Amino acid sequence: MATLGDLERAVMDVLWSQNAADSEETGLTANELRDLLAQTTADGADGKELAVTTVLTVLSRLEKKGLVQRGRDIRPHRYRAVTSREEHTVELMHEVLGSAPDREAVLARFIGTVSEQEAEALRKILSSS
Amino acid sequence: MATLGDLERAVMDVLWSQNAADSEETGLTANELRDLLAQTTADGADGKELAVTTVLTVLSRLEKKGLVQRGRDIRPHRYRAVTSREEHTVELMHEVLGSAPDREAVLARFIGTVSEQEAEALRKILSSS
DNA sequence: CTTAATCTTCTACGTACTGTAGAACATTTG
DNA sequence: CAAATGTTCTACAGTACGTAGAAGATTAAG
Repeated sequence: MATLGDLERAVMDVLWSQNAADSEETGLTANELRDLLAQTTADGADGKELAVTTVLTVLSRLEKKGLVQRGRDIRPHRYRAVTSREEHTVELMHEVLGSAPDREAVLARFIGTVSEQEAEALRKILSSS
Repeated sequence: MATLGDLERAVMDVLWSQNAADSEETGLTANELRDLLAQTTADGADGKELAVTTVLTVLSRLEKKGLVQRGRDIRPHRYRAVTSREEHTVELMHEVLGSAPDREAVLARFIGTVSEQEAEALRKILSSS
C-alpha cells in the first residue's frame, strides 16, 4: 500500500469524517475540502488556507493511490474516500502483519500489549464467531 | 516510527534472522552483512554485491532510527537489531491502530478478516490471560 | 453568444528520504 | 612504518510530498 504524507493524511481524515457523518456520501468539492481543512488544523495553530490547487494535487495523488474516488460527471468534481477509515486501518494492519514470517507469533505478542478492556472486547468478538 | 526502504528492510531482515538463529546475539559486521545480503537476494535474481560503504550507510541510518545498535568498542563494529522482528511488527501494528479514532471498531473488523486458524489461536491466547 | 467567473490540469520547485558509492580519514596488522 | 582493513564524510540521482502558479476547460452572467 502507500504511506501517506501529513497533508494527504489530513485530507483523508476530512473525507473519512464526512463519509461517516453523511451517509448519503455526497462527497466534497476541492473548495469545501480546503475550507474544512482550514478549520481542522490539527497542528494547534488555526486555519491557514491552502491554495485550491494544492488540495486538488493532493486529491489527484490520493486518487492514484486508490484511496479517493471522484465524480467526474458533475462539474465541481466531488471527492470521497473509497473505504472507511476502519477498513483502511485494517488493511494497513494486515499489510504490517503480512511482512512478518510468523504471523501467529506476532498476533500473540500483539494481544499481550493490548489493554485489558480491549482484550475483553476481543474475547467477546471471538466467541461469537 | 519510520518507514523502511527496500534495502533497509533487507538489512533488517538479515539482522533479525541472525538474532533469532544466534541467541548469543553476537551481531554482524558490515562485511558479513554484505555477503549475507548478496545471498539473500529476495528479488529473484542472484547476489549482486553492494559496496560495503552502502551497507554502512544504511546501517547508520537504521541506527539513527533506533532499529539497530552497534558495538563501537571492538573494531570491526558489530551490528544487531535492537528489537526482534515480532516486537517491531507489533509496534507497527500499534502505530497503525493508534492512528484510528475508534480502536475497538478497528480491532473488531480486524478480527473478522483473520483466518479461522488464527482466530482459534487468538481465542486460546486470550483465554489464558 | 461573448465575457467573466469558476474549476481542473500541467508544470514546477524546494525539501526530505533512500539507494548507492567514492574519497578521505582511522585503526589494526604484518 | 607500510599495507590492509574498517569507518566516516560527502555526494548524487530518483522518488515522494507539500505547495502553488500558469494555462486550459467549463459554466454562469449579461
